[in-house]
Amino acid sequence: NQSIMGSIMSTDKLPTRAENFSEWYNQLIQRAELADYAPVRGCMVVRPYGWALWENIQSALDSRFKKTGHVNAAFPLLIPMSFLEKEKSHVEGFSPELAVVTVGGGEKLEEPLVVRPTSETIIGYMYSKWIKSYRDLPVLINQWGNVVRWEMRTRLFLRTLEFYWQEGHTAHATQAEAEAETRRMLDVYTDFAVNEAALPVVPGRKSETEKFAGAVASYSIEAMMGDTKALQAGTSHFLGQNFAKAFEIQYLDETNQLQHCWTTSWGVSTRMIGAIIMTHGDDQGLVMPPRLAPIQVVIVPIFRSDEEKALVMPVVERIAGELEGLRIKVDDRAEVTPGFKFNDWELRGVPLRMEIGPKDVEKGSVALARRDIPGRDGKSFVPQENIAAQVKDMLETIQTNLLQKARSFRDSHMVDVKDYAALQEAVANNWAYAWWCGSKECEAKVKEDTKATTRNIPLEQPGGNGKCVVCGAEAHEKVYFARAY
RNA sequence: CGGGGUGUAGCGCAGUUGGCAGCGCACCGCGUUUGGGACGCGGGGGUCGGCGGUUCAAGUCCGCCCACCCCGACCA
Repeated sequence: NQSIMGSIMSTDKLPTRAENFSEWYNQLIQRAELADYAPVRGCMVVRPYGWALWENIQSALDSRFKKTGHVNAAFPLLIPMSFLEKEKSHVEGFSPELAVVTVGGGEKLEEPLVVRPTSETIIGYMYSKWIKSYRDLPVLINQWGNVVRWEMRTRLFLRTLEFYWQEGHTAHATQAEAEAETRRMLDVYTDFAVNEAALPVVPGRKSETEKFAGAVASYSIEAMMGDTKALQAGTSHFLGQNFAKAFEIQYLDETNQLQHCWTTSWGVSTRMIGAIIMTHGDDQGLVMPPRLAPIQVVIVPIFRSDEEKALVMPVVERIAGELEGLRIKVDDRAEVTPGFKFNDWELRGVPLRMEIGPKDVEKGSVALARRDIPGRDGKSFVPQENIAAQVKDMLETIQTNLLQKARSFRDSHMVDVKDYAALQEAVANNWAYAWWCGSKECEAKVKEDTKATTRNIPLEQPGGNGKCVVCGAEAHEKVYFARAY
């Protein structure tokens, strides 16, 4: 209800994560100016600070895509309705959540157009025109864009009617090559999540019930949020020949035989921003990982008079100049006090704050406050000499520390469960790691009893066999069960 | 779609028995402030969700509609 919202623009403290995690999340996004609600239900406006974060995510991913041989292209937003119907499980999976255009230019359309919920179909159609020979393969295309899915319950960044993402679509001559591509991109996502976003994700294979509509196999990276719930932060799908057959994506091989291609698709969305917020954020607000932070260092000048200002500002400007190459901001607002600025930039998650005042000018020092260590412990005074190197080192330290903190939080909330009672107890506040026979029935029972679903079957397996935690049957894989967003 | 709730200034809310539309924050101006969320004085801002009804008079009473939020089933 609305009374719980509190006064969003005021200087009131955020609700704590322990009090109300979901309210903490919603208010934080708005107060930090990452995003705002649009006039249409379930739609969001990504504000400049949020978009700057997304741009940094995009460039870190995009360079990895380019390094692995992919190129970017753009496919249309509108897709003929009939395209969705060509792949049976695909249409079954997506039809309840389609936005459909039935009128154009004042005329009822001959065939309704759907606003893309994902682009396998339109891209499959185009690939069938472009691919004729084994010499045309592989096709490795990515697109950055937006899609629309008419979700029933929405949350900023995690699940909105429209969201931004990238979707890679590749076509290959052989099954092995397509499977390798699927796994390669999962590795790319894992590398990005761990090394850029400081998210210690678990890469693994989705269960049959959790996999993508139309895929032969789906893989995901799963992240643990600050309330221990799981968030699927990226997916990579092996589509087999399902879409190639539906869209007749065929090529002639070296022996002049007509063959269907093997295709993949993979995506990461603005949901990643939700993962960063809920993994690193604390009761003071956001904590941005330095490598992705829109602002890495904020400099707050401090002075009480025009004389002090004249003393301080030249030093601020000189040091700002020395930090060239880093993403910095000098907060020279005259209308708010330094104390207000400290809280403001902590709310916005800037990893490092530098204070420069008359005492620093006198002593040749600056004050540095680390966002990842709240309070006095995170504050230090360092000499102005060689400031750029010191700042860079500290940003690296913060990046490493965030990953470590997230990893130890995650590890302390993973429980190896041996029996069903232990599983039921564990999933209230943890991820349960257990042997699973792989049956839909056992998965469904856990979901019904506990609301926890299988997250994924981690690529890293202990080996050997065990007994299914639900039914006791022979099991040869371990899986994570968890409540998820 | 089922269950529950809320609509009054940008945000959060009050508005009594039907009788001048208010408060806090935010915003604008001036001044004093500024090393952990400053203060004083002055100001601007309203289709009370919409339509209809009752009444001398409706934010308030009645009817219908709409929107949004929360809880479930679906999902990157």
